[in-house]
Amino acid sequence: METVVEVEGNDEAKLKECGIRNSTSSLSSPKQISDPVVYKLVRLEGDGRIVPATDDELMEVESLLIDDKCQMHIVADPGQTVGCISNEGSSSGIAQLESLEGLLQSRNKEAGPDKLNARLEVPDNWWHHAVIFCNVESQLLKLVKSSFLYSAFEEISLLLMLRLACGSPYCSSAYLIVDSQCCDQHDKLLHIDAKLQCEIPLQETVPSPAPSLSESHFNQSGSFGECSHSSDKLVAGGSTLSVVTTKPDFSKLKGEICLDNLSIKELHETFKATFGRETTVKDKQWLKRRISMGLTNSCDVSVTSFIIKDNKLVKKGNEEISNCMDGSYAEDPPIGNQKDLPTSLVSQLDYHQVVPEKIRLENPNLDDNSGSDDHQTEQRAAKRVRKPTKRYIEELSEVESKESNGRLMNLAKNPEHGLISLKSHVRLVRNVPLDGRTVVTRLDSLGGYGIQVPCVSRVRRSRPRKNFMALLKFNPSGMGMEATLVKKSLGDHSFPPDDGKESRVLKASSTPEHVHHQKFNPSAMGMEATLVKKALGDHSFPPDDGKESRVLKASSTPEHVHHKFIGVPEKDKQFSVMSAIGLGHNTELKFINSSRDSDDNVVTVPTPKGGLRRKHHRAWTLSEVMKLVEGVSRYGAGRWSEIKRLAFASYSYRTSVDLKDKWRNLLKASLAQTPQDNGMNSRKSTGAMPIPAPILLKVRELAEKQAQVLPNLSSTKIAGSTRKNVHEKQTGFL
DNA sequence: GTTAGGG
DNA sequence: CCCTAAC
Repeated sequence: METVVEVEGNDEAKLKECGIRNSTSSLSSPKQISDPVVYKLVRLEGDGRIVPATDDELMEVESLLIDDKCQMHIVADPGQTVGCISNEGSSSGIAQLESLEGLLQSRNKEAGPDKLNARLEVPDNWWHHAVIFCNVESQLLKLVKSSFLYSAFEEISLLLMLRLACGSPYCSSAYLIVDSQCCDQHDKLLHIDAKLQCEIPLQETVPSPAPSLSESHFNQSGSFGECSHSSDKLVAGGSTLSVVTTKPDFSKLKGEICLDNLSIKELHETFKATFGRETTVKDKQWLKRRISMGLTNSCDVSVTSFIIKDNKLVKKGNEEISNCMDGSYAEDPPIGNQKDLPTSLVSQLDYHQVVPEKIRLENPNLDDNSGSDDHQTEQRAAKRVRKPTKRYIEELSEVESKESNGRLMNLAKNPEHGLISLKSHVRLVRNVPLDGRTVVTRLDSLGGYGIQVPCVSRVRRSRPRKNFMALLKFNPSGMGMEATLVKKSLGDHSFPPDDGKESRVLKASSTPEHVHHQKFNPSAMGMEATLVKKALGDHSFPPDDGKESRVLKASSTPEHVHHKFIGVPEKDKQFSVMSAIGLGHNTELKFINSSRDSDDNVVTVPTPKGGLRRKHHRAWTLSEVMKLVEGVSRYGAGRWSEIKRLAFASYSYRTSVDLKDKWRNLLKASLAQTPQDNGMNSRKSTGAMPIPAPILLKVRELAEKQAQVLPNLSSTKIAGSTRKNVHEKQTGFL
């Protein structure tokens, strides 16, 4: 079966159809290909035309590639000119692609400058993703277009990048073939007839310096011929595109897996087993989501006896209770349904983001889990419910906005879902209320470009972060001056008074997220802000009205890197990209410790390894631990401030939170250890002081005691009175 | 301001 | 240890 899909046209449905059809059928494939996802870099014009991405955009992708430490190949027909992405620049690539090891077949070698039809043969048993740069009325948007279910764009390994051109030197586009969740079982090939209109040299393809691509597989030659040659060698040398990926190994997923209980490391393993490749993502939530999605969508799973339920991968046989789950994830639907309700495959978390309202309305049963969730509340009564953090929401909404754009594309292209023209959709994009969440947009003026950013996700409502320093974790070599300046400013201005409340001023986190939503404190950070502003090209820095500059996002997540710095002038973009890369590689700036170092707890520690984590860590002594245990036994776990005041009065450096944390750790330790030996806590040689078993035992006892007492609601009164007593005692002391 | 929990 | 939502 051959399905021709036009990128330009109403292809979404087709793609989706194909994907689904083939995940449920078992068509044999002409070729075995392990890299099932195709990324295409195009720009969507306001009138709906799709034009190839510019070099600038490509560059971002390249930086992404670097960041992801992925290998990159350029493959081209020897006879054709090949755009070479090299250290020198990604520029002038006019590439016409002939073949790619049977993966791609360019059918229109002779295509005129107006049109290029590149026929791609790719396995259709895959998830389709497309990255689209969308330029709508000078509003540069980025879309992640997911034509098949949810697209978790972040974690993909880019394997391949091809550049196509249509004869015009101003025209090029990129096809990225990325390895992703490969369902290699039936590699039926799908033909994509990608019609690219290359007519308008919208932007001059100015040769632009590209970030170093030392890892990639091409030479730095300047001439096309050489490039072509080298890349040709690549192909001829038989280095097919398999490369990075290993196959998913579901044999590692034996029995029942509850993702919620897994550590990051375990999640990583599961991830690997699921997707056949490693990930470096540390975000548990993401990993869980990803894995469960991967599993849910994976034909490997669907053909095996596993199903996904409630964050668990369980054997079908074991699974009888079907409806009374806590409902984090939708059940794997009957196969037959898939075509009609593709989204039912999606985890519920994402379901609301993906499924158009209409579909949901028409299929209310899909909403089972979110509707009457009495059992949910039951389960949650035990623990305090934490709503997702703002950061999470923000990031989610960011992804969502991308998704929504993709969805809208779908809508526009799919007569079933919407009849409005693409154009109007694109224009409305973020003003469409999605699932009750109104996504508003505002137009930021960045670098002279209009960039539409979702307000809702960018506003930081609480106090501005103080860890702006993270912003300066730039490549030291490149950013020496800024670093120095900041240093200076730290020393001279000796930091904002800061209500005197916050003693730990130097909050520089190693986690990208922190940088991510950075906002400058206008009063204190004037200098730095100026600097960055300057670095950004002095282009109308957004007023410090509580909205932040989105340009300053920095993250090691490829996606983030990718989505950054659009609209930043070339020179600065270069810088920005470099910065991002620097971040991604844990380039760290050696901070000098704040001058307050001595007086209190403000110490920043450039950690030997991963990065820059300032901790004023004070190891817990045994006596402290004992005191804590005693305090807990006396006042009860949870009364941390009491314990702090009464038992730790002299330990000024131990906050109640510290106590709480320590107790938590003790608890963990005690639970982890007791089943086994009773010797000295046989933990790994963490360097941490081993906690004597007796203490752990006591911890355990206390914990059990607490556990027995607390669930009883009637005890709250007792607890209340005790607290009162404590308070009285306390006042007596004072 | 404290506490619970996630990271 | 840090952060932040919930209380």
